Amino acid sequence: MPELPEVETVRKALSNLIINKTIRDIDVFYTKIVRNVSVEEFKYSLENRVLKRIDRYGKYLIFNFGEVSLISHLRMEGKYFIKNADMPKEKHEHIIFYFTDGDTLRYHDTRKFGTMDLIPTKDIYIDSPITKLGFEPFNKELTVAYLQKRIQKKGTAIKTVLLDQTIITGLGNIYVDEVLFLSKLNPTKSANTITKIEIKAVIDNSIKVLNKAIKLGGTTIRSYTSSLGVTGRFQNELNVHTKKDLPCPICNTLIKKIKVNGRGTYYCPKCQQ
DNA sequence: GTGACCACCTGGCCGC
DNA sequence: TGCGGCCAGGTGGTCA
Repeated sequence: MPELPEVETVRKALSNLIINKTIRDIDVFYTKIVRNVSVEEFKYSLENRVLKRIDRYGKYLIFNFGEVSLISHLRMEGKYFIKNADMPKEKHEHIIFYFTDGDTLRYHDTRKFGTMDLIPTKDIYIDSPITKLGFEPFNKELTVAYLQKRIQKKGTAIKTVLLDQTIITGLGNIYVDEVLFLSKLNPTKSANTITKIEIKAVIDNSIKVLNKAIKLGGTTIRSYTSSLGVTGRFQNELNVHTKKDLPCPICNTLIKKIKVNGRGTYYCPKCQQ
């Protein structure tokens, strides 16, 4: 499932391939992916526009077409492929953007969870899905004081809080498990009992884990593989996630798998007490 | 404001 | 072999 590093990998790959291309036509085969406007408006607003650049905030991709931007969330299994227009449509390709040069950008999503919103570019940070998001771990405004203030009334598990994108954006199930392992925090510990030192460790380790994952192209795991021939290598660096019943890399205690708020959660019962 | 739960969706896996 | 049921999980909505 794409988290911040995977989305950044996709952003870089797409930027190298489709910037400055002009959209000639769009086919939408599964209309629910387009959320905030009708399919007709979606097509009308984007056709004949030139893709200026691709940005990212948290797990969202922002395709900037000048006056309007397309905000895309890949959710569980969304992927983009670039193919020639004469290639046949494959199963699970739900939206196809046709460029004037004969290439196409194809949105592929096995589970149809992904979303696209069309937003006036001037409103991206005022009125869009991005508006609600918290700071990315790299943001200097994500301080110990900020995080302490946001979690001091949270009686839920620290893992649940770190998955809340309105507090910190970019961490998903895989990386939260890794961050908590490096921070020696039990994923079920109540967020409002976390000390300042532990909060500092969470922030530092979030930056460390995400930077390393971005450098390695993200994580290729389970059903999710990246598009465009890009395969992440961070799965080789995982300490606990998917390591149930395997020895902890630090103390050799067997890694446990539990559920935290319905999410599969891996941790070392000795290192993360 | 907070927390718990559910829906969305399909492929893979497991047990019968 | 075929079938049914469960699981995976990010986000948004609903309800208490």
